[in-house]
Amino acid sequence: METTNQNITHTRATCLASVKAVKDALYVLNGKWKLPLILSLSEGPMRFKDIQRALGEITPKVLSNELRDLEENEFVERKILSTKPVTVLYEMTPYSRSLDRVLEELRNWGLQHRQRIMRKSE
Amino acid sequence: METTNQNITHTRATCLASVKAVKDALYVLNGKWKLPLILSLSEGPMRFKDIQRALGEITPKVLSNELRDLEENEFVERKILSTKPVTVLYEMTPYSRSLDRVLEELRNWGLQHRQRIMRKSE
DNA sequence: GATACCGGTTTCCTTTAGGATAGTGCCCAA
DNA sequence: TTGGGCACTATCCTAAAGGAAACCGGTATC
Repeated sequence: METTNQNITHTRATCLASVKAVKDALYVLNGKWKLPLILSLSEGPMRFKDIQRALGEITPKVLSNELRDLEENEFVERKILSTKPVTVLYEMTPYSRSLDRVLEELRNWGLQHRQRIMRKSE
Repeated sequence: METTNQNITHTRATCLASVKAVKDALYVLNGKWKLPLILSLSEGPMRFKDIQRALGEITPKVLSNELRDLEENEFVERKILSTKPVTVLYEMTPYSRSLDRVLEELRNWGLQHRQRIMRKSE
């Protein structure tokens, strides 16, 4: 059947494109910390130590690396305020706002996944 | 101000919970291949070699490991059909359907991210 | 009988992520 | 002046992720 074949071809092609898109996304968002870090900035700018606390035991070296990486990819902006002792603030860029929906879905999924795991372990 | 403090506290707390939820999610979905693999099964069951082709040069060892892992976490079911030569099919479970929205958002983001990168490299 | 595809496994290896620990320069408060 | 917080950097190290290559038994095809 022509229709069926076309449909199969169509879904095959779009499926491959989708797989590629997800791989593209993961390429920049990989690792344990990037998404949680971006999320933690979504309520407003934060300082280094505060991010560290919010993420729960990330070492300063790793955090520093992640921040640098995110800065290079324009997800995060580093701002230095000339206060009494200088204050360094990390802030989301408009571009990282484009991740809001991804983070929202991931958060929701994480919440229900934890519940499922809890239920199973009883 | 009390209201302000309460608001801050509230968003702090929910923010921490959200960070935790995202970390929970990433804990099971980590790595280069799991999400693309689940996505590639979303159009229907696939055989080992077909998945391999769909993901674009994943080695059989790695694919085998990922499938085993996803099976243990109940994202994927392995079905053996007793055809002339046996056919092995990998299929999404109902539970992995709960990732549909996450995958959809990640795919959309990946698509627009690629466009952005393309635009910038011109 | 040779070749090829399927569904993997085995072995070996390199790279990377990520953590532990220590230390730096600066400022402030007691 | 001693102790502590901030914002990091530097060094070292391990474990895990992931890839390359070879191989395996079974079946089908030419």
